[in-house]
Amino acid sequence: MTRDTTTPAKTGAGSSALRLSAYLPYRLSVVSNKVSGLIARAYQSRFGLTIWEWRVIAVLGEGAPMTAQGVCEATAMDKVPVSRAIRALDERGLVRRTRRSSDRRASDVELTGEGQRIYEEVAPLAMQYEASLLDGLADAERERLMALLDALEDRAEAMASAGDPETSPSRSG
Amino acid sequence: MTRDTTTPAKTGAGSSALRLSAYLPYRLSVVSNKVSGLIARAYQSRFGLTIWEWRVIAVLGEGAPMTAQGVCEATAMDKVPVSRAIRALDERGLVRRTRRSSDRRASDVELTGEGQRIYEEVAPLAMQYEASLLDGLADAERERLMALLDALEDRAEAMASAGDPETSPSRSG
DNA sequence: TGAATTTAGTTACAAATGATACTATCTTGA
DNA sequence: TCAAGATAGTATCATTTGTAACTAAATTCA
Repeated sequence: MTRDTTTPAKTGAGSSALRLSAYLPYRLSVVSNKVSGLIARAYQSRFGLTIWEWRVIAVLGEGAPMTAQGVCEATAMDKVPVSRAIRALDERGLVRRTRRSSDRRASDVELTGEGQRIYEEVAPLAMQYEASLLDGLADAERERLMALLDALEDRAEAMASAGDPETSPSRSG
Repeated sequence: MTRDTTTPAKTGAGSSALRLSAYLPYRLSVVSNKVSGLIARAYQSRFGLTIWEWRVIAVLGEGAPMTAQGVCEATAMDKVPVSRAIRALDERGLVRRTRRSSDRRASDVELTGEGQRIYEEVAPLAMQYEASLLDGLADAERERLMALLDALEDRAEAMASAGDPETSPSRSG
């Protein structure tokens, strides 16, 4: 293990030297890849589902039919992977598409009985994976983690629309 | 914004229904992708560097020459992307490879003067991005976040080698 | 010694992904 | 009512990425 996120490089005012092993975007990427890989392998080997197919099932599992557009919003996925996932699920008979009469460009997508069955099997498994990952953390810490992730996402979105990062970000002068 | 990570679905003993918007692996993936995308665009547009090339530069920037194998370990990257990144950097004249006399399969890789110059320009920028992302968080929270990421990585690795998640993970029976 | 195995790094090929363009349908406004 | 956009969803193509096979060099051990 060559990870060292605790040793301060020169903890003082402002950040100091760059060490990849303690660099947040890098750490986030590595951890996310490991977790995603773990989950992806589980879904793939047991149900033949990709992460994207699984996400679509997860939102449809709540019950209400939804257009592809709705799925995009609920999953933060682009419309292309959503389209591909829905088609694959349709071909496997896990979802059903019904063209809307009011707007014939759009279709309502919903789980079939078989899709529902898979959802009911895979959802608890997903929860178990999450529980195992969070094992040892108090509820408060879990919430703290989620809040931190939310904050990071918000900052990233703000920075994406703003352009370059500020040298003195908190000073609003 | 269709994100809801705070509303408890049924906070009690054990986890309850699955909501994608509060599902840790999903959140981790979304946040990581947004952060990575932000950084990737910055490096690509300013320096024409991919994330992988940038990571290689980051570890070589510490000064000591390193084999590709060493870079793999330091960056948690697979040897194939490392090989590709080093070749691209070599072609751009940002790194230099010298075949080892002791083991002629391996080469020591180090930054050229030009590579060093880019490192010195891009490293502070990287730190600024991180600082902006963490803006508003106290030092203690930053450390807490890093520690949580470490813990998640450890659990994910443990689970990957162990196989399926346990139903009652903390009971060691 | 030298055959069998391991390791460093690269190459080649297949699968996944993303950007763009496209079709069909709907909406708007003259 | 019809031309000019806008939108839902799909298809196409180029790039990226991952897996596996490969080459060359080193190591092991009979």
